[in-house]
Amino acid sequence: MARTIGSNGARTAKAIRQAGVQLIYKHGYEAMSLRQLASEVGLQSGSLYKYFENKQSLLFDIVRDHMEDLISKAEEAMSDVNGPLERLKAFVDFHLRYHMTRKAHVFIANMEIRSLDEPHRAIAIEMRRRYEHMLEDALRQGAKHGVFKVPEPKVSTYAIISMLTGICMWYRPDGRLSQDELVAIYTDLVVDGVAKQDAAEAAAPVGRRRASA
Amino acid sequence: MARTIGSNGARTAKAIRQAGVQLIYKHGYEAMSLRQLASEVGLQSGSLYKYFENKQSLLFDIVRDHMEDLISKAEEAMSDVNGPLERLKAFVDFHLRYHMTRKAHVFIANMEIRSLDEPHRAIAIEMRRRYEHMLEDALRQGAKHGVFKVPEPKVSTYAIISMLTGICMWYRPDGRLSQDELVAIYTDLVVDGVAKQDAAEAAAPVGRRRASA
DNA sequence: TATGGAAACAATCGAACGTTCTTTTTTTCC
DNA sequence: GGAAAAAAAGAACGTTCGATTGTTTCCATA
Repeated sequence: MARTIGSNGARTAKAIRQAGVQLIYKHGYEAMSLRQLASEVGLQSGSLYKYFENKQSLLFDIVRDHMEDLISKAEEAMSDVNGPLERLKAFVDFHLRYHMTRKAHVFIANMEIRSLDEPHRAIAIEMRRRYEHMLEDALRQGAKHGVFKVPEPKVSTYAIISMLTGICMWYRPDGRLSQDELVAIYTDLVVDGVAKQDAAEAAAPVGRRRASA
Repeated sequence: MARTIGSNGARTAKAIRQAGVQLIYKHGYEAMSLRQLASEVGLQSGSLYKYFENKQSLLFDIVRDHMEDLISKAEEAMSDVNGPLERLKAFVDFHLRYHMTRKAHVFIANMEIRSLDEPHRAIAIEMRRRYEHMLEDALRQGAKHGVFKVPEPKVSTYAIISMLTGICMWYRPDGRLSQDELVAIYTDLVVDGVAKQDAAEAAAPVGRRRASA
């Protein structure tokens, strides 16, 4: 046997990518074997090399494509939003929803950076830094305008992003709470955490959604 | 050659454990080879089996011992603290400092649970659940007494713990900010995020440390 | 000072790893 | 319909893996 009936390069490439993401998400990059990946898409392991240079570049392709998608979609989501508080809320909203729907990709991009060889690792870290700066800039702007109380924008940035990203560790689409409800809860947590309390409410009323239950 | 001069079982066991933690932290459990570990402590790989049953049980021993240590130290840190707000602050303080000083252990316990076979994984998850409940209980108490605004204590618990744990991704002991400064920043973020704003200040004044810089 | 146990070496196992290469089959296109 | 290109099979490679076993050396102690 050799070429399979109905085989198609583009379709196989997509299947490999998807299966690769799922396997790395489940078992980790190092723990995923190419034989495992091959059998998942119905190939022999050697045949995978039609589709990537080596295992390492498969990982990097996944990470790079994801980071580019993340950044461009975030820029799009915030492009028309003005004012630090609104930009902060837009970031929280976008980040949460993106992470709820792309758990596997996000997990890989965050956890498998250490499995990247140089210079791939440096490139991925730089992309992450660019993304983080979108939140950090909003915090700095808010502090400058006296709306936020953030003595250390860098620390707050890391803290907030960690908090939001953590949702992908437990969120399930069929869970009790809807995406909208979760976004509301997290937004309250973040906004109240950084807003200057005497001024925030007056400056731009933050909906105190759902006081209980 | 066979037994080395000055060799001592207890000392070797400790060295294996420490090197194991560092190697798993750096490269991940699956990526760490026993030959690597053995050479780190100056042994042949076969000799390691005097000190553990197999690679899997080495990981579980590390995770279990760490979780037991985490829980007992947390209980100790909060044993004399009364009132939801004070208990929340005590938890934040403890969790941050513990994670700043035990980065490797914490990282392993969080990230390598998926590398544990059953029933080890279930045991580790149950221990983590017990720990999380310490924070969740404080939040529920505060909500019941009208001090906190937490519509979903479970969600807030996950959110806060994610935020706090994230510090081990970037904290360096020789960094610009001291442990005390970082604890103060995070405490402000968390407390302001969950406190019922009109009541919190009056009920128990939260130090608004360092308004800027 | 002889002896039993502790500590580590050294050699080896079969399996699995990432990767390369050649061959075979299917599809596409002129 | 025949040739070129695409897609995949399949065999083999040198390594490395976790694990096992038998042996040698050191040390405490009686």
